[in-house]
Amino acid sequence: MESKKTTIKDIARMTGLSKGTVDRVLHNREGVSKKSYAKVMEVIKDLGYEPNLYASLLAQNKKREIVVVLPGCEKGEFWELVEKGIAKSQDSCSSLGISLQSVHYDQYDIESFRAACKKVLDMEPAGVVLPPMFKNETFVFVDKLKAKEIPFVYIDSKLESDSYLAYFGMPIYQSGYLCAHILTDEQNLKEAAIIRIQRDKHGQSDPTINRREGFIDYMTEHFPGCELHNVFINPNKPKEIDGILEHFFAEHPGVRHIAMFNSRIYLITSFLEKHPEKKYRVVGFDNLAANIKSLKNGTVTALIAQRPDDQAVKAIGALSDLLVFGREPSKRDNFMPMDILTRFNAEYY
Amino acid sequence: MESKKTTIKDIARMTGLSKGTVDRVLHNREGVSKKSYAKVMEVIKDLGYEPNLYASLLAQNKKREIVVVLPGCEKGEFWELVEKGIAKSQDSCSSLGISLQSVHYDQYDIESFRAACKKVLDMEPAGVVLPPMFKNETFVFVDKLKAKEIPFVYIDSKLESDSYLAYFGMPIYQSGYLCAHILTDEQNLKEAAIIRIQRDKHGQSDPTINRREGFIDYMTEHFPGCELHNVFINPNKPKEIDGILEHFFAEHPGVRHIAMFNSRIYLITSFLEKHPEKKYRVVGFDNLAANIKSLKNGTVTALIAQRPDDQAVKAIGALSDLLVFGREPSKRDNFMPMDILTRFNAEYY
DNA sequence: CTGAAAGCGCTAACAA
DNA sequence: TTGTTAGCGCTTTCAG
Repeated sequence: MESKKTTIKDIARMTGLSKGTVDRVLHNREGVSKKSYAKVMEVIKDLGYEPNLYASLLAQNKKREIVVVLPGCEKGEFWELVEKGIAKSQDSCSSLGISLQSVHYDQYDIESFRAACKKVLDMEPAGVVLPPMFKNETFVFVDKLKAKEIPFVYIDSKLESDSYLAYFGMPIYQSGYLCAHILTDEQNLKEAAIIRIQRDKHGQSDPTINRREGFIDYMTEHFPGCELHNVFINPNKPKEIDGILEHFFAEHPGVRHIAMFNSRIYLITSFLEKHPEKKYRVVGFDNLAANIKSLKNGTVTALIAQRPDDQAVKAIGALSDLLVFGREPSKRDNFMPMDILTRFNAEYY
Repeated sequence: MESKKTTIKDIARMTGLSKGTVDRVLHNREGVSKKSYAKVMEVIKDLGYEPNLYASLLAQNKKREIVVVLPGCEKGEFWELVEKGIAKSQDSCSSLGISLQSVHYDQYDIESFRAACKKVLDMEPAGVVLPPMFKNETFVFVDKLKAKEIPFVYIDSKLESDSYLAYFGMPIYQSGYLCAHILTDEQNLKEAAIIRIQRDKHGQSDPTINRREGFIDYMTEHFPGCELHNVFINPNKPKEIDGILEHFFAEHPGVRHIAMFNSRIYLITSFLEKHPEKKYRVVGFDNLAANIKSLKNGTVTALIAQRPDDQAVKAIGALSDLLVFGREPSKRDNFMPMDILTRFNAEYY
């Protein structure tokens, strides 16, 4: 039968000091005699005092702001899943006196990213969450954050440096490795196709490079004889895609295995649906609504998903832990599970 | 630029009423004139008032208790994973003024379960979480809970009735279906083995029955010609297991596919490891440490896991939502994702 | 039906 | 170096 929790009042009474002094030692504030300090510490040990966080928050009555810097996106695109995580975090944040803001930019326009960074710096937030889309610009940005002592957390992928507070994302290389494992299902393959996005990139970092490496390494290790074809499509010219694929697969009738390393496997499902008899084995990434649809109707064999919403939730959580409790994350690099979705388990995610 | 949050004080001022009255309408307490009620409601709408939960909790200064009734277990067994979820919930609960208790019983001893139930009832908890291990006894127990108006949440599996607050668990039938899908990988099969536990059950409900149904249905729908062998082993006589399996597989050399519907696939890995050349395809359930080990070394092909820790976390969350916020769960039956673990993604779970 | 006032546990500004 | 005091936003008596 544990009686009521002990409070600073109890400690004050027990030590013969005042609440004020107890508070001072609790927070390691200066201006406390060694004697008083020791006395308070002892009683704390004895009674097993635990502060009432919310009374503390109430009394502090502080407002802070965390901002998430993200590519803006259309409905159904990858970043929308991250937005969901932000939405989920609103509640717990606001009860901790933290407000959550998103700042968006155009992922294909580096200038818009620069503008977004400037805006964020002007907001003087207490913490920042971001995926490092433009490598060099991100370095510039986080250096400024560091100078202002604003902690930041990477999601989705990370840039090596010692200044980030934490990272939450998929183990990217391994996700490519896993992709190959699922695609081949340990059956020996002679050929496989990798569908790639043809994009002009203006200094963007491309996380799918790592993933592709993982994939290729798996193939080289397990099926060294397997020939990997790269097929390029352009998402901005959707009407051309089917033609490109028809052409490729006509020329390579032996190819029955298809992988794609970004979230846009939905771009090729129109083609796939025209050739059900081919029974292509198709593995893609990320649980976008359009991808899930094709998974369920059997066009896509499997998707590897990475819980982008959880990434956001945890990134924000790491920051609020730091801001409110002063608690550093226990791990800097936090790899999310890679969920394997098939038509028979997709609907439960 | 949003100014500070609006508080009941603001509302009191705006309506010309007192904080007390505002509080009364906020909580639908009786004794408020229609006029005052309407006035307050209007201002609330206008200003978009949101209560400060923690100020409220602070003022209420109430203590409540949630108890989880679970089979006690050895290290490495299934229920230990649930315990982890309970541990995870401790923090958030205690900050909401809720204390969490576990009460254990012997899952093979119905008397111990009865005793546990009695103990729980004597504790007069504010809420209860439990897996329905003994069907009839559970009905008896939850009836008593209902009589005392103590809300309860099922985890792991559920019993049909209208009195449970919520259920968090795997979609059990579908997990069997999924298991068959993974086991066959859409390759036509002639034979497969189902390894089953031979147990004297004393009124225990067996959730694997449903799972087996799902499995069998998948097989009947997709590979009607496939012969399914049942092989029984006894976990209490581990030394016999290898012999039984040797015998069975000697007699059925065509069987290369093995499924098991409970969490104890680790029981057969000793046998499997003796026959790596057979390349058995083996699918089991649950991310026990021993199972994961065999997954990683390639003995087991895949595991289907159900996040038992999350089940506990969410069950407890549903209860605290009710107790603290008065919020009913948005869904009663909550199916957890079925995670497909392979040797290449297991370590990230 | 309503208002006033005390207090939840903690913080912070001001005195001493 | 320490104590006192006035809140933070809300609940809960107790009067009226």
